[in-house]
Amino acid sequence: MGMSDRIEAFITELLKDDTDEWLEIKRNELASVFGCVPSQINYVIQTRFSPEQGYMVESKRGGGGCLKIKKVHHADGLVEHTIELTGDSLDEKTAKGFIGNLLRQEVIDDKTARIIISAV
Amino acid sequence: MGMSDRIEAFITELLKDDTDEWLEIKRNELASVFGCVPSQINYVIQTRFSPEQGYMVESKRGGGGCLKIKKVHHADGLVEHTIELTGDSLDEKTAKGFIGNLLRQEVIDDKTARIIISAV
DNA sequence: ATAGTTAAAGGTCAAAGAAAGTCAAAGTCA
DNA sequence: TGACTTTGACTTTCTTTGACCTTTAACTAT
Repeated sequence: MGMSDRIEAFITELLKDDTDEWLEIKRNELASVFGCVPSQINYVIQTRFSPEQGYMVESKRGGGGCLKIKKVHHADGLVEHTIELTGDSLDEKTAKGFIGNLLRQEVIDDKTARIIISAV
Repeated sequence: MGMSDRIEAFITELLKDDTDEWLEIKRNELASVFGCVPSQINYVIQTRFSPEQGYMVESKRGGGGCLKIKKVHHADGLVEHTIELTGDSLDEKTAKGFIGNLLRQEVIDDKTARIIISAV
């Protein structure tokens, strides 16, 4: 079992306790606990805790920054469904509709929604 | 949790009591309570109590000056609703209409309205 | 009272510091 | 050999700090 697998197992374990809450971890701390470089934590998250695998991840940089992970039990595949509905492009109004939808179902939070909207 | 987060939490707590009233705080006092420089209070306000996040802030300088913060409860998603109505573009007249609306419902204050109008 | 002065607020801005993110090269392992 | 991992230099974002600026209430001298 490699480094990444052990880190994954560790995080999974932590997530078991924090049922339904955001698990907060410090990237640098975790890295030094496992004796690896910080960016390896990103690798683990990208490969094992992606949305496809049912996780939401948020993060904040700068002083006091951290990573937040949450297991999401979305009332079945709303995100996937949304992605499917979305072809290669969509107009602003439709996009806002979708975002509003995801927001209402709490698949994404308020802040995320605002970020997406401004990106759109 | 960093300094700014703690200051934010503190203010949020105070705001809970002062329902619907202006919360008055002394910038320097608050700064010394938390052991930080005064300008950090401005940082917290700019980043956590902006109009976008649903707050109004006013201040007065000079002797006996202070900061005043108020949570604004916009009568349900008026801003969101406005955004929805707004497509990719809108003409000046319509824009003014919307702004007048938000102003009347006290979602934004007079000064803000004037700023937006001049920006438009 | 009135004008002028002082000191007590709050405001601005940019630099320094603290996390996390990115990306590509190098390493491993089946 | 090809996919998955590990590393680390460099980037971006958020926070903290401090020097300097502006505004205005309070005070003072006439």
